[in-house]
Amino acid sequence: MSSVIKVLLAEDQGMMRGALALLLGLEEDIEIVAQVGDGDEIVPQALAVRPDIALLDIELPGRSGLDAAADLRTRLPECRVLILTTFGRPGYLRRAMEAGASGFLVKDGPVEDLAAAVRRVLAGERVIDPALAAAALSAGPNPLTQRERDVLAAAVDGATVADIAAKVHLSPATVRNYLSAAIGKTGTRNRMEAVRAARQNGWL
Amino acid sequence: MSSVIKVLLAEDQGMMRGALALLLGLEEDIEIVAQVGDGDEIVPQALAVRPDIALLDIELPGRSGLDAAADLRTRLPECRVLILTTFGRPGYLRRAMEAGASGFLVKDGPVEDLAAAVRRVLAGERVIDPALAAAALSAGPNPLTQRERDVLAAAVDGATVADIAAKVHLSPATVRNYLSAAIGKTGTRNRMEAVRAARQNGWL
DNA sequence: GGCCTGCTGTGACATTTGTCTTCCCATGCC
DNA sequence: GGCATGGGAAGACAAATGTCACAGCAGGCC
Repeated sequence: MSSVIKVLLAEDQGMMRGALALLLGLEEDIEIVAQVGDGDEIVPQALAVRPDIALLDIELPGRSGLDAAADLRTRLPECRVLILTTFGRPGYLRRAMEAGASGFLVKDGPVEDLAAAVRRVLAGERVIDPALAAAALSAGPNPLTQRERDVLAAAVDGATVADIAAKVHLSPATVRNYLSAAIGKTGTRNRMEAVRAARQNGWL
Repeated sequence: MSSVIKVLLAEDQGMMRGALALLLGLEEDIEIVAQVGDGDEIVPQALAVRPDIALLDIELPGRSGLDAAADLRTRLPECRVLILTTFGRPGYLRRAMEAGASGFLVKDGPVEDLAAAVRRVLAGERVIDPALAAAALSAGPNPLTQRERDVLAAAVDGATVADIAAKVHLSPATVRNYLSAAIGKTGTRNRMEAVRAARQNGWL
């Protein structure tokens, strides 16, 4: 391995971002060429600096890291994507794979894993926690339809049926139907539990 | 300053904990003498290694970092406490001060702040983000009574009135009364919004 | 063409939730 | 003693929520 690995790092928490950048910078074969704290900056920055690998958090201000990953796949196909997230949710992993990510790492693990994962991804490997992969397979695909997700997502902060109806441009009666369907499919008793369950599985 | 600053680090996210430990370890005058990922281990570890300062996250498995801080105040008074948290919630800051913390840092800021804050706390200063202090003062104290907090906390995951009543050993009618009071005091429209608001302010 | 699925909408119904008023009882304060 | 305060509880009522059955319409599949 002769040349240095160029890394783009997207992470919203300043202290985490700075710490990871410093740590990876200590490795001789790794160089951080861009740091962003907002999902909307990922693609423009990547196009500007052309990194070998993008290290993306999922939950960011602006666009989600998963959306950005899908975009990078088409706009900068030579750039690998390694998702780095707090939550090892089955649905997240599934969506990451569909978005063309080469790896999926949870922030719970030891720091040493990170540089190792970067190198393995660059070597062409797929890096995925085996336990998480098993969970994603056993959990099955997302049972919620697009509309059900929309409505449930609009219900997160305690919005009333009328609020949700206005937000998604549907009749209040229809909103209640979708909520009822989502509650049924998630096996829960009310929308609050349904939201919890959907979040837990990475279905939103 | 002749001797080295001994630091105990409590943080649940493995990667964050490792990264912070490595970073602080790079400073010549700082040594990490203990790392814990569980709130229940803070006090025992502190008593064992007797650090000069404890760097505590608030939201941990086991005991909250705030509870541990209050305990350290009495069990190991010579140990300063610096709270390091994701969420700059007014209620958290207030409770941290009441628990005898010497500083309150949010994880959003740059990493350089951390070592600086540690040194300043050890020098006897109080380290608090001025904007956050202002917010905490303007927000006023927690308006919720103990019971209202209990009931609201039991309502977080979509529990029904009956569930909550069973959990806190109250009559369902009383639970509804408290929920109504909490909704009124938070200026919200339903329990879901009330829970959000209370969380936001660090009142739970 | 038939069949299924998904999206949108209604109306009716039972249940849950939120609000208000009232009550009892203990505590503490003057 | 007199009196406010706060926790706990009940009942009554209106509003919101969850369920169900049904219906029209589009698209995809065999």
